[in-house]
Amino acid sequence: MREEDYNWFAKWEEELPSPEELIPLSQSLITPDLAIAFDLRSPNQPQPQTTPPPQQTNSSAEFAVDSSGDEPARTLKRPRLVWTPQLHKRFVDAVAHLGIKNAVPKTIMQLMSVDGLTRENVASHLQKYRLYLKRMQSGGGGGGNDVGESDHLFASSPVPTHFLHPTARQSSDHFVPSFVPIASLQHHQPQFLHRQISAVNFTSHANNSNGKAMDQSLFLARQSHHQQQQQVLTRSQVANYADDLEQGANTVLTLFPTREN
DNA sequence: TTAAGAATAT
DNA sequence: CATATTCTTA
Repeated sequence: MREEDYNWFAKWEEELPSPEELIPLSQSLITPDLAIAFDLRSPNQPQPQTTPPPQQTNSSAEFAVDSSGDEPARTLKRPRLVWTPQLHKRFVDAVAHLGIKNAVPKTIMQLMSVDGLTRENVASHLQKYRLYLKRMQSGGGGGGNDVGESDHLFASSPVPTHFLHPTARQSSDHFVPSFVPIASLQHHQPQFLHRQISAVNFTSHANNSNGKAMDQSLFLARQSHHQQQQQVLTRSQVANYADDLEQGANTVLTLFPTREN
């Protein structure tokens, strides 16, 4: 077998998690608070391979019990957000149903209703996504152009057709407010009810100190398996937003591009 | 080394 | 808000 053969195969293998692993969105989403808890190293947690303890980046100092009280530090440095295929899908859905017109970072963020997600997160992602779309219509039409070399993430979620051509069609407001962007309601919401799903996904991927880093996609694919250890700690709280996700948030996310005009 | 995400600048 | 550039980090 040639090297190329191995290459694409390896990529294939790493790229596509089985549908079973792809579906349970709830499992790959950890709340910041929970992750914080992990960072604080609970005494009873084996945490096999996916634990990169405390680096210098976000030391526990920042997360240390904020004496300010209940406000979970909104101005704190959040860990680098990882755009999982699931999150990206939510993003795409939001944009698709907002229409290009209303698809601005702020509204997208609100519609996604992902706790912990900032406008900057969305803006940055949107910027790259637009570049990706531009790439698609440029190189995609010419024929055998495999644009899927880099943009693994974007390729993971199908691009709604109307993203590609400037057919000013759904520009008018046909967006359906059949749901309420709960994110916009979480002003003075203390502790309950305001958590949709949490996006902060700590990429503590196994990193061999010698420079061999495990592929992130692989990590994502296998993450659900590692959850087991974490669940002992997070089960109750996971249930909180998992329930929210599968029932409440699901309706929020029910919006789908099934609308072909 | 590459690439994703964030920061920053225009 | 969009986009371009640069920086950091996984």
